[in-house]
Amino acid sequence: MSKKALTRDAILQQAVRSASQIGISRLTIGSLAEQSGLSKSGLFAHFGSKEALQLAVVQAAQAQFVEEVVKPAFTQPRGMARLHALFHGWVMRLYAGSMPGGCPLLAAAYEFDDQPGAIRDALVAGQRWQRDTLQRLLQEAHDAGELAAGSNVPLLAFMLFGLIQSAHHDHQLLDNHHSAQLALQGFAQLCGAPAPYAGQAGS
Amino acid sequence: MSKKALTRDAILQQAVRSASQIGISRLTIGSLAEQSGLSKSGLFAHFGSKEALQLAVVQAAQAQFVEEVVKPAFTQPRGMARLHALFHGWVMRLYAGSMPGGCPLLAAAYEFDDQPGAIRDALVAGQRWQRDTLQRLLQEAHDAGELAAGSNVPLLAFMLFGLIQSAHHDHQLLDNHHSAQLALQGFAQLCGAPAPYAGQAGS
DNA sequence: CTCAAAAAAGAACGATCGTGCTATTTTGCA
DNA sequence: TGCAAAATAGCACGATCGTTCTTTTTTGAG
Repeated sequence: MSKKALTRDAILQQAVRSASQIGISRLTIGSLAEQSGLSKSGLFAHFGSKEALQLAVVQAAQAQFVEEVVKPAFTQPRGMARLHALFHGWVMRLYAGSMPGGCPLLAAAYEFDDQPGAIRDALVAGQRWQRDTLQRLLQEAHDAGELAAGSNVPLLAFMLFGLIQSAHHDHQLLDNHHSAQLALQGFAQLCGAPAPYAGQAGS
Repeated sequence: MSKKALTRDAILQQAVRSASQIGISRLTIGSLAEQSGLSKSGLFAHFGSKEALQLAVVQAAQAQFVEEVVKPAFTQPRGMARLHALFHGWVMRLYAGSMPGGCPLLAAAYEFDDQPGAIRDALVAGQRWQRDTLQRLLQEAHDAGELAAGSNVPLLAFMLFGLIQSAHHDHQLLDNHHSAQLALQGFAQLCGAPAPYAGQAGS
C-alpha cells in the first residue's frame, strides 16, 4: 500500500473515533490534523474538501461495521446461529472500546437526516443494507423453521433494530448497565433463542 | 405575560423547529435572530450565552412533549387505554408537521451523550422521566391484568422505546412509509392490544 | 402626554474554520 | 547517489460565530 493510502487510513481511523464522540458534522480539519500529527493543509490535501472527508469517514465506519460484525456472523451456519451471531455482535460492539462515543453511523443518521447530499445518500444506502442483511438472516431462520410459525419477518427486523437503538440510547445517555442484557433478552423473546442471563433480569 | 416572555417564547418555538432540522448544537444566534425578526444582540440579550439558549431549547422541547403526548394520554383511564394512548401519541407525533426534522430530543441524545454539562444533564433527566412514565403506565396495565401474565415490565419499556426510535429512524432517514404501522404492530405484539391496520403488513 | 425603564439595534472584537497558494521536505526509482 | 515526483508544511485569506459595548427605539405606568 502506498504511503498516501497508509496515511489516509490512519487519518480515517482516528477520524472515526473522533466522530463517535463529537459527531461527523463537527469534525474539524485542524483538530484532526493535530491528532494525526499532520498540518492542516497536509491533511486537507488527502480529501480536497471537508465534505469529502466526512464522506470518507462514513464509508470507513461502514467498512468497520462489516469487518467487526457482519463478516464474523457469516462464519456461523445459515439460520438462527448466524442471526444470533449478527445481533449479538451488533449489540456487543456498542460496549467495545473501539467506539468510545457510541456508533457514529447511528449518530450521523440523526445529524444528516435533513441535509440532502452525498453524505446522507451514503448513510441511507448503508442503513438500508444493514436492515436488509438483518431481514435476510431473519428470513433464512424463518425458512429453516427456527422462528415461531407465522412470524412477521419485516416487523421482527424493525423491532430488532429498535432493540439496538434502545441499547445504544440507554448505554450512552442513561448509563444503564443492564442495556446489553435487555437487548439480548428482547432478542430471545422475539426470536425464541435461548436467552443469555435469562432469569437474572432485575428491576 | 410580559413582552420579554412573549418574545422569548416565540424565539424558542422557532428554535425548537430549527433544532429538529439541524440539531441543537448547530443552532446559531444569527440565523435564529433572522428567523425571529430580531437582531443578533437583541436575541442574545434574552439568554446571555449560547449554552443557556440551547438549554432553554431543550426545556421547551421537553415541555412541548408533555403537552402534546403525556397530558392527552392521562385523560384516558388508567391501564391499557392510557398506555396505548401514550404510545400512539408518541409515535404519531413523529409524523406531525410540528417537528419537520424529527424529534430534537432524540437527536440531542446523540449530539450530547459525550459532552458533559448542563445540557446533557437536562437531557438525561428528561429521558429518564420519559422512560419512567412509560414504565409506570406499563406497570399499571400489568397490575390491571391487561398484559400477558409474567410480562417483564422493564424489558417491555425498553422494547417499546426501541420501537419509537426505530420508527423515527425509518421515517426520517429511510423514508419508510410503513414505519408508523410497524411501530403500532410491534406494540400490539408486545402488549396484546388490538393492532390497527393488522393484516395489511406488506413486505 | 412624560419620561424612566425595558427592549432591541448597531457596530466591532477576537477566535475559529475551510480553503487556496507557495515553499519545503520526503519518497522511491534510475 | 541524484532527482523528479509525491507528500507535507507554512502562511494567509475571507467568512462565520459568540460575545461585548454603546446607542436607539419602544414600552407602559403616573
